[in-house]
Amino acid sequence: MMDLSDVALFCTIVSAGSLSTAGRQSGLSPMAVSRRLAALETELGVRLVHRTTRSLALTSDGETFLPLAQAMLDAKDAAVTAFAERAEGLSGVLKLTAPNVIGRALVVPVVARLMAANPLLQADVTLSDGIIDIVAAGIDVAIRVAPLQASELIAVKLADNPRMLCASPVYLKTHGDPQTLGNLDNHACLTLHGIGSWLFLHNAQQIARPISGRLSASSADALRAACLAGSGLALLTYWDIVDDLARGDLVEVTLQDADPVSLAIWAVLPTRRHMPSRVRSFIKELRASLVRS
Amino acid sequence: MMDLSDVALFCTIVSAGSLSTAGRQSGLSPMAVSRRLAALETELGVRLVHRTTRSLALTSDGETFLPLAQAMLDAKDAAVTAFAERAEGLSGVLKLTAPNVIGRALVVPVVARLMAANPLLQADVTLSDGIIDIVAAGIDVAIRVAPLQASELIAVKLADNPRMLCASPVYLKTHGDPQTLGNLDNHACLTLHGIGSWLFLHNAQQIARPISGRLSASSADALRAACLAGSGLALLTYWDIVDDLARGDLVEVTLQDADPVSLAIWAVLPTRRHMPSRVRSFIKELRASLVRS
DNA sequence: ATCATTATAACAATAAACGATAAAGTGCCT
DNA sequence: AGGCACTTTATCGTTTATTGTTATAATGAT
Repeated sequence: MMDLSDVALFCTIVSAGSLSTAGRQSGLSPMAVSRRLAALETELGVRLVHRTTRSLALTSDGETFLPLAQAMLDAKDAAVTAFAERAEGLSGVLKLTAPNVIGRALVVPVVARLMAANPLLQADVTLSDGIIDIVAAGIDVAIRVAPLQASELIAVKLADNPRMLCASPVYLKTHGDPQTLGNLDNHACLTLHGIGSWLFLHNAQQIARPISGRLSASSADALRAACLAGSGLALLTYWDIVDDLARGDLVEVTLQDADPVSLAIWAVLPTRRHMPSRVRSFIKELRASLVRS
Repeated sequence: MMDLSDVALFCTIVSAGSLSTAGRQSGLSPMAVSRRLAALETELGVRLVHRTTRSLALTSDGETFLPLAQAMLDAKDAAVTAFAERAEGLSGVLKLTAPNVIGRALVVPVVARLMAANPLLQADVTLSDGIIDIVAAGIDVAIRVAPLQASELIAVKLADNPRMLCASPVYLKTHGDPQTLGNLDNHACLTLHGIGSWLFLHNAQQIARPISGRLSASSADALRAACLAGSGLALLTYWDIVDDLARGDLVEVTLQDADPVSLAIWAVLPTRRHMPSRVRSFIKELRASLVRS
């Protein structure tokens, strides 16, 4: 059918710019290179490179074939490295970035588990709430709560991350449970700097409920701390507070007439041909740990 | 190196469940099948199938290799069909879905152009503002303005789609230009049903400006019509009104102290191994037509 | 237990690949 | 313009690998 060594040779020919040098790089005689290329061309039924004795030029067919050839070789490399990684675990450096809170609570434990299971795996974790150019930083995968900004990236949804109205039990005991959107005015609402309203789903329609409170903070982390301290109601995402909910340090407050608008957790990937298996395993593990219990 | 015919043979062996039947299907002698499989196994250095004389069983290595083998064959098929499609154009049925307004204004023209250039190409366009299960519907690509809901999908950002405050020239002549967020109260703001506020970026922070007006509508299309008719200010997305802006039927209204929060246009794809080239071409064309002029 | 079927080992026949030599062609330099 | 250095490829003889045939061990069903 088709020999991948011919395809690989085609790629080296293109990068070398000459059949002979490609042969020298691959340890083949110029004759052999010429024959292999001719075989590949008859196999495909098209002429891939227009060659004179002194210059090589990709034909338009060759141009279309080159990325496909590289995809084929990538698939093959993925296959052979899969076995090496099966034998001795994942390897390489897993470079990822995540928001502070979710990173600490969710991502780092998953990374730790993965590293324990794969002695050859290294990791490079950047926790940041800012937006990072993951292509420029050479990042394998970014975990995001907001959808991605930059183009030429790919986003995969990992799990829902519903926003929840929550408060500490102590606060609710002293101030009572809010029942409706209207009640919110009688409560201490903790907001992010510059956020003047909370988004709710009310009668299947999205509304922005204006919110005012005495305490506002610059990060979700600070907001959560204030909420734990009983300073009032906060609108936080589920995965930020899942541990607090489990311990009973925070409880969810549900309103009769509205639900907070939901968010989601995303994995943002650079558009590479094939994602390394360490990334694939990481996403799989993270997904598994995100099964809402 | 590695022969793809061996890889293909491995797949047929797995589906056939026997070396001999795989040989009969492929027109090879049982001996040849046995040898090729052995060659592939020594090539990979692992045993792919555990075989007795009467039964075959995939080893765990075989299980890991099978999807990779199919990926390799997919890559090869994509390569060979690429030439056929280069010769006689794209083929197959391009199934896509898009929101009503953007679909009419942007997507359908691109589809039409693609079909004119590719006589063998068929298309199946579903314009809908609702959320469609693109996997169940067998859709190749969905164009969305809001980020995707379902998991197990992949999103690619095509272009920014900034929201713009706009109005008809006649309206602005009679009512004047609003200069700041505060001015908005003196203007007729056209809103979607259930939307009580507009999101702005004010001092680098996102705020929800409460909005009230005498006219609200259920769709962006209706809102646009009202805006064209001079009924007031509307917050519409750039690609919904790009033609109106070009003709001068609508003009953008910029505020000194705030900018509307931007949206984006996304292509949502089912997580297939390889996207068909008709989809790749469509996305490329659509991206090209989305270069904001 | 027997039989039919299967996987594979051994060996011969065949086909394909390879290397060396040679020839033709092209760009560069003088 | 012409020679030179280098490259591509054709030819042919040899080597290598692959295929087919026959045969053998093994396994599940009857």
